[in-house]
Amino acid sequence: MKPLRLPRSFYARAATEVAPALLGQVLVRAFPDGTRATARIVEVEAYGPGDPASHAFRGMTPRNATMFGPPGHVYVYFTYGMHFCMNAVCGRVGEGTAVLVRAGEPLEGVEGMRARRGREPILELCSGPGRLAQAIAVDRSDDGADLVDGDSLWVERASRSEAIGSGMRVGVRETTRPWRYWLEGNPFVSRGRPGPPTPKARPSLVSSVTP
DNA sequence: CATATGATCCGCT
DNA sequence: GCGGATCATATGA
Repeated sequence: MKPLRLPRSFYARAATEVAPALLGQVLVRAFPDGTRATARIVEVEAYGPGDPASHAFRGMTPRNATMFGPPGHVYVYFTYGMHFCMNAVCGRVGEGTAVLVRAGEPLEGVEGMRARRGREPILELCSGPGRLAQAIAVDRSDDGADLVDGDSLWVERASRSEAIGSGMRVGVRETTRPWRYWLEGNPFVSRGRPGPPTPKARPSLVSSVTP
């Protein structure tokens, strides 16, 4: 395994631990021709066991089977008839817990991202789960890919200076789990949808997290 | 089979 | 800000 790459043990924890720890790390998409598209992770959401908002809540189905597999793999799902969203499987086998990668700050391969997205503004390339997936060319064929031993998708360790904010997850009505995490003040964080309980209330601050 | 339901994005106002 | 686009999946008839 490459030295910069996050190891299996990083993912083999509760999604609520993995999620904030992923902020600031670099998501790498490696293409067969040797080029790369990379983005710094700036926003994530945790989906835990016993969590009604989680795809895994009602048990395993063919669609969400990857979520119940080993940690460190990618769970990709298709939604709203047009968007793919990318998750990192966490916890232990059979647990069904993951972190949704919601937004990134484009680093390498920005022109390719623009081409795939059909949009110019760098702020609109990866600011949203569907946008991010499209920008780095993640789709159904990546479901199950191994972030630790695979050769197409992984996460590299990087330093982070910003504070971490947390609040309600986007599109989740339940208000007892503030499991959306972002880099405070980072302009690439998605606006998200103004959910019913608007996170107007001061977002809580998470003390620094290290794996 | 038929239908309800989204962890959303975009264009237009 | 609003609403349309657009379809896989799960569930119930």
